[in-house]
Amino acid sequence: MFQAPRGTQDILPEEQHYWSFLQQQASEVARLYGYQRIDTPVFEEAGLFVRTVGEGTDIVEKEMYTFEDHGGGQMTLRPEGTAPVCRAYIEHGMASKPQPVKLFYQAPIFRYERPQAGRFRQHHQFGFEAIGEADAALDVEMIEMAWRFFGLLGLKNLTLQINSIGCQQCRPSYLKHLKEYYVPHKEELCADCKLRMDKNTLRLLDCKKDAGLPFQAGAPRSVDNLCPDCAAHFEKLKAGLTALELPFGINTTMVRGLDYYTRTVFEIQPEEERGQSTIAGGGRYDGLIGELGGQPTPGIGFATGIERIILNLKRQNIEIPPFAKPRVFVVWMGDAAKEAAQKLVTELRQSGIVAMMAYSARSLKAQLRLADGAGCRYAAIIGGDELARNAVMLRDMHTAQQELVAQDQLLARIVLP
RNA sequence: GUGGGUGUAGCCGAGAGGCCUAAGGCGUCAGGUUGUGGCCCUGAAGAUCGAGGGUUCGAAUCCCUCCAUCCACCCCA
Repeated sequence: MFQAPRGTQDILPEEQHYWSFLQQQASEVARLYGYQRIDTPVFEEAGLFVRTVGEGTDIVEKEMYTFEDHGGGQMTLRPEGTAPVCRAYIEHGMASKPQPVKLFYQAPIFRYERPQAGRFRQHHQFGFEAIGEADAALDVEMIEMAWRFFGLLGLKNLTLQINSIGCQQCRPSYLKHLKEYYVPHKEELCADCKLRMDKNTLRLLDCKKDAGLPFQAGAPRSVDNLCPDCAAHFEKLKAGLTALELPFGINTTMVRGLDYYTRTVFEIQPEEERGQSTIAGGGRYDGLIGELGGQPTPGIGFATGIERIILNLKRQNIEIPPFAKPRVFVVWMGDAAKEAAQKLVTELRQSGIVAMMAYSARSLKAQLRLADGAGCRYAAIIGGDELARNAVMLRDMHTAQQELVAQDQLLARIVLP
């Protein structure tokens, strides 16, 4: 038997109302804040991600689905959404549009990871990117937008954490400083951290394994080593969030797993922290467009995992609007009535009424059971008598009242609630 | 990639080497007289007991490998 590949899943009909609801809400948020939809290919040249996400990162090192196509090119299934959007921004000359250019997407994301609850090899993200504006007011708006989105969905007990990890100017000296701090403690660090010292110094900060070590608390913090511009930016961000009364926490050990981030980084997660809990994460990437060969252009964005949102909606027992039920089930008895029934459902559908019928012969009882099971408001029964009079016996499934209705009157009778 | 738990019909789940030609519930289908649903009753279909190998006279039950899933780590959405 074939199974869906590890870490992937079918989105069954019973789940679709969640997806549909989230798409609507995301589109509404995008509309309110002026974001336009963009769709980029499912795969890109591998180099796009290696260059931007960073060679030392887990994503590039061990999680990318990379393959060689028939032309010999190295292609990678999109492991994150920001780099492709930035590639498109450059490729289509969006720098000549009014800035910032605000784009959003819904896209499948592929990472070769070990699956767990809330973590898959193929998952889906909504992402929002605003490119071409460096002011912290945009950072504030973006974080507020993310917060608003979850509020619209009805998710409660979320926490917002922010941090600033500096820019191309101040980061190198900070990293040097950080490394110098850890060198004397090298032997006490875990095996991973010994490697991180050279390859990914920032990550030393949020190592869970070494979190308890006494010298960790005294490690130099990026927020204390910002250049004047970055420091000012961070102050404006905090002031802006405070002015909007967004309850944020500063997490000085939060770094992100992608190299392109600068200055502002943030994450939103449920208070009751379990395993894979982060539902949104993002930050500023002022060097990314330049890294890809465009004119130096600032940008900021975040992405949110759709499967994790649904997981949390379920955990919090939040009701999602179900799809509309069919309006009417046309019940028939006998071949002549069957023909009339098929004609009738066709006409009803042409008028926008959701109508259904049985295709093969079933007892009246069985057909009514089907109507009930499907949640139909009405059953329209056509037997010999009704057929002879061009009528149907219209049964209200809620009240169990029924009356004879001419077939040409049926639409008018059931169209209203 | 590391460590641990789990895997019985579409779903939930009993079952702990021979009483298993595998219980029960949900769901599906058909009936409960002649044209009427939701409750109730009856019946039917549906399982190579995750896959493959092994131990044994005998395996759903024990062992091994693989696959999947869940939890923790790692990382992230």
